[in-house]
Amino acid sequence: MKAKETIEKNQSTEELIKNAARRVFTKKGYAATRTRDIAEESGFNLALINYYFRSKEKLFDIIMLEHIQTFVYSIMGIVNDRNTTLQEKLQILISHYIDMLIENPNLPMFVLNEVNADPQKLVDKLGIDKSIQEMPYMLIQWKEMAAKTKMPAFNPVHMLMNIVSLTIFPFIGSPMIRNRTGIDVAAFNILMEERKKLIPIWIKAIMMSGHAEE
Amino acid sequence: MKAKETIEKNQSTEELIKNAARRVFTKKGYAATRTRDIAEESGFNLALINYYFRSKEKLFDIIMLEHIQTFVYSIMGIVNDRNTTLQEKLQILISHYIDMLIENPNLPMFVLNEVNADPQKLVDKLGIDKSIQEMPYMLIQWKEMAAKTKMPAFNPVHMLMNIVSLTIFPFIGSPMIRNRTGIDVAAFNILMEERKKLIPIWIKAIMMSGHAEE
DNA sequence: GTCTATATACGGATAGAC
DNA sequence: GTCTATCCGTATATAGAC
Repeated sequence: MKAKETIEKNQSTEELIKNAARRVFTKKGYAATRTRDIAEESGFNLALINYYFRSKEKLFDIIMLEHIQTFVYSIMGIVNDRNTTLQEKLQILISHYIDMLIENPNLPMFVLNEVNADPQKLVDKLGIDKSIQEMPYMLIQWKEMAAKTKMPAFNPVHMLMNIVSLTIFPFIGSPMIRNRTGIDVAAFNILMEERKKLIPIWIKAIMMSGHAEE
Repeated sequence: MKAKETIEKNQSTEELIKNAARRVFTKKGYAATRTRDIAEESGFNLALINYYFRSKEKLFDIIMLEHIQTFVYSIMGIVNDRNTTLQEKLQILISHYIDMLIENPNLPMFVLNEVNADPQKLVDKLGIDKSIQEMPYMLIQWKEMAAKTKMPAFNPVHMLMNIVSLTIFPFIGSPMIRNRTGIDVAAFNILMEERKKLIPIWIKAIMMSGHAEE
């Protein structure tokens, strides 16, 4: 897709260290990462990390915040788009996430891990809160649709869980899935590409299944 | 059978330390756990941990192995049962997992994390391999069913991912879900109880959706 | 800005008293 | 078996040379 090795070219030392930190933190998590790992990965000396970022934790918080933004804010535009239907949003959203996850397969594990470690930090330290409070347009469309089709309207939380589960979990389980099934990363990614088309169909099927149940 | 009266009652020091270690490791993971945390949680001194278990890592491996067994081997009987239909297996399996996960909500994150950290360890050190190699009876039933109904037979890997995703992911995402939706653990668990009935219905709907797609 | 050398703290493990 | 005291490697962070 992208010619991505023009990148490491004219970057400042600060950028290079941050990029190294991103790679190491994202892969190993906060506790298992040593500042020495980051130094080595960046090609610079250990002392530079503190020179630019004061401490391991401050550097981590920067990476963490960026990841949360990638994870959460990147979809705000999609779910609030007035010009797409619900089904279109679903397709775009899932496709967007799967692309992003193929690029950054360790991201979900990282984010969930650190949220797990300290759920309050999200709110306190990183200021994730205000802009996600109002109801996204997507949910409004959903409720309209449920009312119109006299669908038994599952708890929206269930549906949200279903979409997120089907999209993200395979990446979280990837090492185990590959370990057990023997498929490699390339084959795994092909499966994920397939899911871009399949998940929206499945979600629709799940929504319709309420009828049978009633 | 015996009730659970002997909980923290007549257990040996070794047991008590192991139980404390299980709680701490499962919650925080290997790297973020200090042997001092385990000592404190157990009520005993730090030195006792090494007296009984030689090292942090050896203790960890014991906990890890137990968890893997809970996670994997506990379902062997279910998926290989000759006397239940595919749909029954699905219901039993999902219900079994959700019960287990309500009891041990941190377990999936823990297992996936450590597998992620070192996928090879599963095979090398813990000897997880032989008994999971032959095709489970459940998969045979599945293929028969797919052939009989002329269903377009998704890649079984997709269906496995779907079942596992819908069942396990909500627990992995629980802290974030609760943080964003504001529901508490009790309300969350009620949702999970609902999913015992819903997921098998949804899976069936997903399998049927192949027809529409063709 | 970037390095080497070092101070300081922390965590795993052990010695030895009881 | 269980404790206190301590050792020692490792990791973060800083001082100071260049």
